[in-house]
Amino acid sequence: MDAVETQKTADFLKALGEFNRLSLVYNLCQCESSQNAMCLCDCCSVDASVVSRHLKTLAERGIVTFEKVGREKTYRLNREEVASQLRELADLIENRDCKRGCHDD
Amino acid sequence: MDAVETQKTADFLKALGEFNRLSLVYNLCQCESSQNAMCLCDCCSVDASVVSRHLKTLAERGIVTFEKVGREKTYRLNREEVASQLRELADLIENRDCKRGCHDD
DNA sequence: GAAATAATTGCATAAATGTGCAAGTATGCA
DNA sequence: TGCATACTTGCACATTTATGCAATTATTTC
Repeated sequence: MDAVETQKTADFLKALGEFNRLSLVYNLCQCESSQNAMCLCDCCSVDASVVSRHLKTLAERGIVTFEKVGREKTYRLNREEVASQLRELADLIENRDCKRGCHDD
Repeated sequence: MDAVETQKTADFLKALGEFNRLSLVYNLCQCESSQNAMCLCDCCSVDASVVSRHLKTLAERGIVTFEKVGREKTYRLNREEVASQLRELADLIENRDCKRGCHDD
């Protein structure tokens, strides 16, 4: 496993691994349409600036996508991409064929 | 989504979302048998005490399991459990049926 | 143009986190 | 009994991170 790839995966998981960010993801998960940031504020009891920063983090990791509509910015969850990244990791972890030079017998 | 459950999931993802810990997981992933901590040290260029702490974190989140054999402690990856937690999250994220009172039309 | 709304950014701050080193504990072995 | 090995723990430290508030930018509306 390449170090760059490992770091990328770690960053992706770290982005999801924070309470308020995961709450935002869950919230977006329950919406069919894009939601603006103010609407998303409702799900966390933090300042709007904090939500703004968390959404930026999620966007940087490809977890959400945004679109600017007038003065609003609407976000949607990248369902397929996130799900497939998680499944890829799950498959890797379950796969016993990728053995290397461990201290196995 | 219950806050306690959300926090648990976030903690799980955060445990995986750190470079050295993820490296340890990948390393264990490639081993059929349990590996002791010293062997696992090889995969990260950090002090043994750091590896010890990371393994403790992973164990606390149920990602690895350990067994004490003499003065050694051997670790194995909880493949099925970790994989199924990741898949559960993937399913949740892809599932559009769980809509709530968003600002959807 | 002025006021209102949506969102971002700068700054300060507190807390969490990762790390190394040195010392400590526990076990095995000669 | 004494020494080596395997691991953990205490401490210090630097960095990152999450947060709130105030100010700023951008856009809409009156």
